[in-house]
Amino acid sequence: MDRRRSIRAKSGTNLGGASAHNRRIMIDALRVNGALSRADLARATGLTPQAVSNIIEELALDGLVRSQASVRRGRGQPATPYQLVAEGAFAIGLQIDRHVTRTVIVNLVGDVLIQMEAKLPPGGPTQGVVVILDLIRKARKALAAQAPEAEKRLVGLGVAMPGPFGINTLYDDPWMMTAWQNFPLIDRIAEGTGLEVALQNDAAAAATAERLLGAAHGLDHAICIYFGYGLGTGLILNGELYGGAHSNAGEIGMILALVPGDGLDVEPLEHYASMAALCKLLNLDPSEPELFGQVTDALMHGGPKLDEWIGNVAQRLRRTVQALESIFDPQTIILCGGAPRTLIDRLVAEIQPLLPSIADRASRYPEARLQAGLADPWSVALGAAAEPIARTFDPRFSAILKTA
Amino acid sequence: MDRRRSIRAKSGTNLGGASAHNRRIMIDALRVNGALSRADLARATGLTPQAVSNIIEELALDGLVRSQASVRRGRGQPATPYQLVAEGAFAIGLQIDRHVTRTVIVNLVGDVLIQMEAKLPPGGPTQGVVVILDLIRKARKALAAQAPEAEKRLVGLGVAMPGPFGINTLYDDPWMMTAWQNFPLIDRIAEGTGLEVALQNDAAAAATAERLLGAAHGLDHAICIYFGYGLGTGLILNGELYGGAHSNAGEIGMILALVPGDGLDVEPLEHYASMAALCKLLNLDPSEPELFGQVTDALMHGGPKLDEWIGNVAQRLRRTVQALESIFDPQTIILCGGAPRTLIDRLVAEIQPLLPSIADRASRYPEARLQAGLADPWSVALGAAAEPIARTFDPRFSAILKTA
DNA sequence: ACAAATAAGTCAAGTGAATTGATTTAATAA
DNA sequence: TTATTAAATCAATTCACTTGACTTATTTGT
Repeated sequence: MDRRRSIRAKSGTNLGGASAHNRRIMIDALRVNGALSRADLARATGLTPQAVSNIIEELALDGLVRSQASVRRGRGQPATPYQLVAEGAFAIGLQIDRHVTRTVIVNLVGDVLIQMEAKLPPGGPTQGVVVILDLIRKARKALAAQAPEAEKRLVGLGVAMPGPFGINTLYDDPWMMTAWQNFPLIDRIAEGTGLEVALQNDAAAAATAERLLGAAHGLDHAICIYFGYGLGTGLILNGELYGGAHSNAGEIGMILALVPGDGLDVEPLEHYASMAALCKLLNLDPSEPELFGQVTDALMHGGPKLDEWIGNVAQRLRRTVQALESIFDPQTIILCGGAPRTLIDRLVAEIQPLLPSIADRASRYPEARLQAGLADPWSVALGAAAEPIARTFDPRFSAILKTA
Repeated sequence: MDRRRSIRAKSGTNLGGASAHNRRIMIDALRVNGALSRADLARATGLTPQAVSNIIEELALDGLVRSQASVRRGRGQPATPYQLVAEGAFAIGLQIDRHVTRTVIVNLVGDVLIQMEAKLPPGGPTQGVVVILDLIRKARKALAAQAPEAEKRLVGLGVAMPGPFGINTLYDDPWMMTAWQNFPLIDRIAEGTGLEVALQNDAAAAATAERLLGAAHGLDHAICIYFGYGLGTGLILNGELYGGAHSNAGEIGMILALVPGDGLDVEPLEHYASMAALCKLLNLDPSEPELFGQVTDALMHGGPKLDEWIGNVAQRLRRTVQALESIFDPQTIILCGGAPRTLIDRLVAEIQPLLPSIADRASRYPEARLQAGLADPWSVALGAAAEPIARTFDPRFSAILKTA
């Protein structure tokens, strides 16, 4: 028996922590609002103009912000707005999907500089990691050719892959990537690249992408339904991605829903509502590179089987949207995915009219209750890349932490 | 057109903010872990022993912590543990229900000192506020008689009432308290009492109570299903109560669920699963003071109608629990409520066995997936009282805020 | 054209909570 | 009896933010 209990407590903070927090606040404010003057920042953050001035000066020295031409805004001295420097930081995103892996390198403002993909060999993670590390090496080489300074400013590597993590297989499911999920992937990639590596599930990554440069930009409460090979959600709560106790929050594909008309039988939602289900229905090969085009073709062509499926999925998602609104009271819900734009748009249209819910308020904010988000095979990799940037520059991650 | 856009940014922080944060960290650590020595606190918070020493000294001076007898723990100088002083702070909780209002006064550690209720006149809020203010006045008088120092240490008043707030009535519902929800209640109570007043819905208050001294004590990720007159949830995410964009998060009673066997008809969950539904079924008067006893009697007695209802509700809640687990990945789910203990326990039992979900992991944490929480007509008022204490002493509320 | 008003931004000194490093106190272990 | 370990304090230092006075640049009003 050990005398010393393990003590649960949050971290204290100090001057350095406060300072780091304030720097991140500034960067976040510039990201959300575009260019702002020092005076603007002082008003918005509640800090004194002097403090803001010092911080901005330092950020400029670090190459993270840059002044624009001064603008006259009525009386008084003209303001000098500052904007983020796109080349101030870079990050790598890596998506590991069932059959392919994609990598993306973005800069501080989310521009995609490099974009590469590779087929994953069927041998599982042991062989897969070799392919992955090779792909990352190539991407970094391409980056170096394009922006020689960038390598020094790489802040990390984000990995996104299908969840859930650390779970006993619930139902026998060829889509789940059990071997990958039990492999020490992060350590191996960190070793192989020398970068800080973090892992999240694909829906969370898609939500991060929406927040950085999609429909959730600047929103603090948004739910992103990720319609891809599986079905999940990325939860943006209080301006932060919520992961739950074990980083598996948002796995709505695993919700057991009643099968209509079939008594009390239940089935996981993603058995209907997912690209995997659609591929099965249309007899398409999910590893086919031209999959998106094939699906789009099928949608144009139509057909009773497809129409029935869409109606079925839309009806289920309609109730899902209503449930998510009731549970989260968000500003908006975004349907995005690793699925063709045509399909996402069709689904958003078919889900209408939405069911009544608490989101149906008179003083409705500008955002629609449900909107389409990014629909692109690259959006997960993009979101994965956004994660290290968020970690490095997002105030939420640091407010409570000491800076050693 | 106004030139100056409204700028969205988080607040900066300064020395005072860091200091306030650290004070709250200490109090929070003592609340969760019981008595701790300064050295323990230093290790747990990451602050230096010196910093902790100073903070604890100040807290002791403020009458918020008190030293215990020193304890020998092996080699080295014996440690002096510090504990929270129960009389260090007081708060008032107020529950406004359909037919009654209840008030409770608690101290810093959540002991109930005063407990009073009054019937609400049917005339709506205009007359109701008079009753409420009178009830609070009486409660404060009783407190003054019992603890003369307490009045000076009142940190605020929390109000809990059924939500949702600011919504157009969705379905015609005699249980909704529209008149109350559109009344400037907080302002009137703040005026009448001279205290800081905050409003939350009853499920959120129940969750706060669970966190302060119930099954969610010390947990950072827990979902409290509140089974009362209506049905709702209090969401404890990252150790903090989550309210959503408009403080209406958690309204699961409004989720439209399929009516089994009836094609695609949907109905709000709380039309089945709530005390209101049960009262309707058993022809009981919900305003009856002896309601809990009556329900308990009925449960003992049994009967096919009641058994069917319980089975029905349990089956729905079973799926609800599975859905909440999939969505939130919490440490535990707690079924609590403004309902008799007998009913809550019966439901928890009937909901078993739980459906498979991501919470069904091999390395299951000590908490059960589903457990019974507080079941007591006073728990909402208690939670309402806990809110001002949390606001005043919980680190989360202040980490980001300046202290003027 | 000139003063007054307004706003952005800087300078220089002051503040205060935490850190650093040395020291004291009190127990167990050898 | 001495060494070791741990809790807690003392005194000096640090550093990011605040304070208050000041400079600069523009518009407004006469």
